[in-house]
Amino acid sequence: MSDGYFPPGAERLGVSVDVVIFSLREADLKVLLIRRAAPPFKGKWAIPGGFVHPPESLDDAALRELGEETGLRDVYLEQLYTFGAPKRDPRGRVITVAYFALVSDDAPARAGDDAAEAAWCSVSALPELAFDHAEILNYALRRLRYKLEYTSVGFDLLPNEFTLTELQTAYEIVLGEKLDKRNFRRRILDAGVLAETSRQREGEGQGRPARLYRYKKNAVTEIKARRLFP
Amino acid sequence: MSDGYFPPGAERLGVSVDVVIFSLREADLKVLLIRRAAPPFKGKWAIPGGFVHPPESLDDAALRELGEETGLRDVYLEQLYTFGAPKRDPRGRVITVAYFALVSDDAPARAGDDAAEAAWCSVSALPELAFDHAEILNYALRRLRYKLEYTSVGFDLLPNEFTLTELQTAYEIVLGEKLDKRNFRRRILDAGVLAETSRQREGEGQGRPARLYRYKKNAVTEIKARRLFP
DNA sequence: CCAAAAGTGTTGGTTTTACACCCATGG
DNA sequence: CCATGGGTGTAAAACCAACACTTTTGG
Repeated sequence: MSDGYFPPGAERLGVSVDVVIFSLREADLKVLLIRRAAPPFKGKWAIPGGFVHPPESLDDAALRELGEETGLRDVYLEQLYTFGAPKRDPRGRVITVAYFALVSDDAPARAGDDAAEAAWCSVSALPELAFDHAEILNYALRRLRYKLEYTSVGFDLLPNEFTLTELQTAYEIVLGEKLDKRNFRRRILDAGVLAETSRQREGEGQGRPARLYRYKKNAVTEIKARRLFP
Repeated sequence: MSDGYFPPGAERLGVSVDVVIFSLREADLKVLLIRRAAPPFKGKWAIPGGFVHPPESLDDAALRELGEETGLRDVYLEQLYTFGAPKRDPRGRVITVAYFALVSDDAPARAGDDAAEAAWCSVSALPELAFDHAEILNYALRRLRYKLEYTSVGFDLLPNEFTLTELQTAYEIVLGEKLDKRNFRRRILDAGVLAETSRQREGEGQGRPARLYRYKKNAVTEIKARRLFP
């Protein structure tokens, strides 16, 4: 650190990133939690996270944490909010920059260094959490639901190719309400963000096979934000 | 700091807050800038901000900075985003939590400690800025415009009592487009967030005097976010 | 041929936009 | 009495919500 001018009164603080990782599994919205292997809050469940290393950006730190817990890199990741109450960490002054990530259900969960255990927990049955992580998680959930209505972030919860019914189910799980099939399809198709493939979902039990779609990345997402699912 | 467990690898970083303070003045959207009195970027214009003191929360630090520059406390203040590129501050590793504030045009601007000068600058004619402050300001402006369309944040740019034309003009300045008078009035009145006072704007030159309104604070702002001004 | 899931249009109600004239006051 | 800004309604278009049957496949 080249801090020739660093003001003497400017104390440095601990800075961590915490990543709320959402995924749809077993027809439920789940979040990846770890059981803390070290104090403070040893044995308690927590959102995965860790301290920012000096040479890396905040986004890089979040990506690193995400990689350590899931092995994934190419997922939706967005900065959420920075939490900085003075007593939020009993070790001293630590602020945390919270992120949220969306991964599809083929992502594994592996325990990182300071975790004894990692598990996907349903957001509707969360254990007691360390630090202010309950607040962070709540905030992330609100933001996810909000974004789902206005943007096309929903695709990031699904694998590359998916059927319209799978997409609708994803929306229904996250929003916690049933949607009308015909209106849903009209809307999503009219929005022009899906490309239809020539392939179909095969070998999925009974019924007529469904066409597979892909999300068009190029789709302009920031036109003049119109609500996608009112 | 009671850091019995503080991990040795966890280096601490400089943490600052920067507050983008918007105000409507001279029929233009302005932002409060200070001219830096000390290195780095001495003599360059910058967004007001400073280091977070260990015992204060981030919000408190932002309020403190706001108070130092404007003497105000009771204004709209919202956390924006945290910027943390490794080289954003030449002194070393400093991340900054950016806030944005809205003040009405009776707010003064006074130079704080580390400012040689403070001035309200039109967002359409900004000088070159220190650090990554141009990026921060851009981000704040996008967020302000966005919020104005969806929420009732616009009232915070006006004094306590205002006429509908003043409110409409505020929206037009920030959004940078003309709005239809009848549709504007219908929308804002139907939204039920205004209380009409029995008073009128007096002594304002010519024409019929306009009724004064107040913003109803209690108004539920988070119903099911419907766009206020499409 | 039966069960299961995919796929597909229409209508009525609501919301949004575009648009032009009369009113109250001060000089 | 005129100039200035305040205040008001309506009609056409776009959008949204509700709703049920036919198609394709596997067993």
